[in-house]
This record gives sequence, structure tokens and C-alpha cells, in this order.
Amino acid sequence: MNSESKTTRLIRQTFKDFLVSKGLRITNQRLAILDAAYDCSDHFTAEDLLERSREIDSSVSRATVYRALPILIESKLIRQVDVGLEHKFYMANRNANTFQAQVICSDCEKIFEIDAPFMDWYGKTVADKLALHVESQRLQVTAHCDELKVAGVCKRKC
Amino acid sequence: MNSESKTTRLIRQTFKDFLVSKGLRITNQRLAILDAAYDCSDHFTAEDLLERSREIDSSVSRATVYRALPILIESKLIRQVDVGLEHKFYMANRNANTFQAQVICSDCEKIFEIDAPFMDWYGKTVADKLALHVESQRLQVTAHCDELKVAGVCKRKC
DNA sequence: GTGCTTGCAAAGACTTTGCAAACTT
DNA sequence: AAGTTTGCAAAGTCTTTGCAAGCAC
Repeated sequence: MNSESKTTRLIRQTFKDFLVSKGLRITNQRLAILDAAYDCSDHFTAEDLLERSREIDSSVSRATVYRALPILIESKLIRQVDVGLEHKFYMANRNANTFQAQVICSDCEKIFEIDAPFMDWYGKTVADKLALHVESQRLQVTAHCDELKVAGVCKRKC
Repeated sequence: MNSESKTTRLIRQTFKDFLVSKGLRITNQRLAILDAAYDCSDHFTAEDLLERSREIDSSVSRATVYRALPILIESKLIRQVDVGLEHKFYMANRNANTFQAQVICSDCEKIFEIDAPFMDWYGKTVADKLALHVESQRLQVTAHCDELKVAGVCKRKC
């Protein structure tokens, strides 16, 4: 049972604990939205999330998705990935500890998440200069696909 | 005459050349919008730009600002600075050659632009791993103001 | 039962677009 | 004169909000 794996249960429990700790209620819609988010291996938009949530619980409405997103972000179970494209993206926060950078292919608009531990140190150094305390950092690299330019196709489904 | 400085003339000429090279027309509104953008030492939103443009040429409309922004960005005279705050920001591209990072104060939402030449190397290295060719990079550090937390005030007008 | 949550539809915020008049070339 | 560009207002897109009914506790 994929939906009952050990990890899934742990994630759900974390979310439930978070809701309780905030005096919020555990609802089927919120759980469906959480599961839908973790069902995506990739980045997703609010609209994607609505669609996937509805496959799990058809009663989920757009409003509920938009209301759930800030909660999921605050709980650190998902994070916002704003890459300056048309839409805002989100993704499940599977490895919250390493600093992640995004490489965005401008040909196919695919977003790659990569570890960039060095950034962490650098960002802190930079903020120290301004006497600010770092909360979060983002490194985004926009790039185009060499393969696509040459061969007209990109192996990574660009 | 501030509006007739050497730099200003150079910028205007660059823009005019760009327009001509694209078969677009040189209009007072477009020039007003360009001047307004370079009149800001800081980041600005589309709405800010409308307001400032109208001080130069009161006939500038919101639609024209929105139509001019992509042209100004394509000409590299301004660039978009998307920091994931409420609005999209833009800024004059005064030093296009150095990689810029943004440090965003989450207390006052002020945005500091800093040089981060090392990022450039790092971003390229990272993109090379994926066989992509770097177009642009952004490093954004969100931080909060220590002074504000302690003293309730921030010298840099946080 | 109490009061947080929900879905719906309407409202909001920001941006884009259709059209006739005005302007650049 | 020919064809772009403009301002206006309307339409779009994405997101938020008000409200009464429904649900978790």
C-alpha cells in the first residue's frame, strides 16, 4: 500500500501534530491536500495541487487548497519555490536540512533542485555584513539546454 | 541638468537604438518610462513606475507601462527582481556585469543588492553538472533585522 | 453544543487585451 | 500615407474573502 507506507504515516502524523499544536482541526480535506503534495515528486502549482487533492477527496475546493498552503508552509512540510516564472510553485520538503538551489531550464521550464551546501555559508557571510540574521536563502540559476539547441531534443524530456 | 547628464543621454541612446533595431518606435511615453526607471535608485513595482512616469509625462497610462516593461527587460536596461514578496520588482540595470544577490529584510521588506562575484562561478559549476548553459542567476537571502528585534528600531530605516 | 472549516460565488489585486484615435516614420 | 502605439475600459488570471451549512472536538 503506497498510501500507507512508513514515511507517509510519519508525514501525516507530523502534520496532525502541527495542526493540534496550533489549535487547528484535522480534516479530510487537509490530509488529502497533504497527501497530494507528497504524491508529487516534483514542483507543483496551487492548481496542480487542487487537481491531485480531488483525486483523493473529490470534495476539496480551490479555496481550501489556498487556505491549506500557508499552513503546510508554516509546518515546513512543503516549501514555496518562487522561480519568477508565470506561476508560483511549491514542493514537498523531503530534505529540509540542506540548502537547495534551483536550476531552471529556460527551454522546457523544468526545475531541478540541487544541493548547494556552500551557499549556506556564503549567504550567512553576506548577511553578516549587513548585520542581519539569515532566515532563508534561494539560489536560482536559469540556463538553457545545450542538447536541445544542437539536437533539437533533450534527454531529460526538455 | 540631471535629466541631461552624460549617463542619461547614453542610456536613452541605448534604448533608442534597441527600439530601432527591433523595428519599434521611439515615443515620448517609452522615454518617460525609461527615465522614470533610472530615476529610481532602488527597486520599484509596475505601479511605482507608472506614478513616476506620469510625473515626467502625464499622458502615460498603466497599459503602456505594462507594455514597456518587457521591452526594457529585453533591452537589458532594467531587470526583474522577483523576491517572492507580494509584488514583482524591477530595477535599473546599472551594473549588469557583476552577479547581484538580494538580501531581503523580512522586518521592513527592504531589499539590498549586493555584489556576489563568487556566485557566478558556483552557478556555472552547478549548471555544468546538468549540461546546461547559464543565462542568469539569483541568490536571495531573507533575513531579519537584529537591531530591530533588540532596539525596536533599525538604523537603515527598517 | 461550540466554533473552526468548508464550498460556493463574489470580490480583489495585478496584468493583459480590443478598439478607435493619435502618433512616429 | 502606412502602420505602430496609445489610453481607456473591459476582460483575464490567480488568489482571497464573506457567508451559511457542515464537521471536528
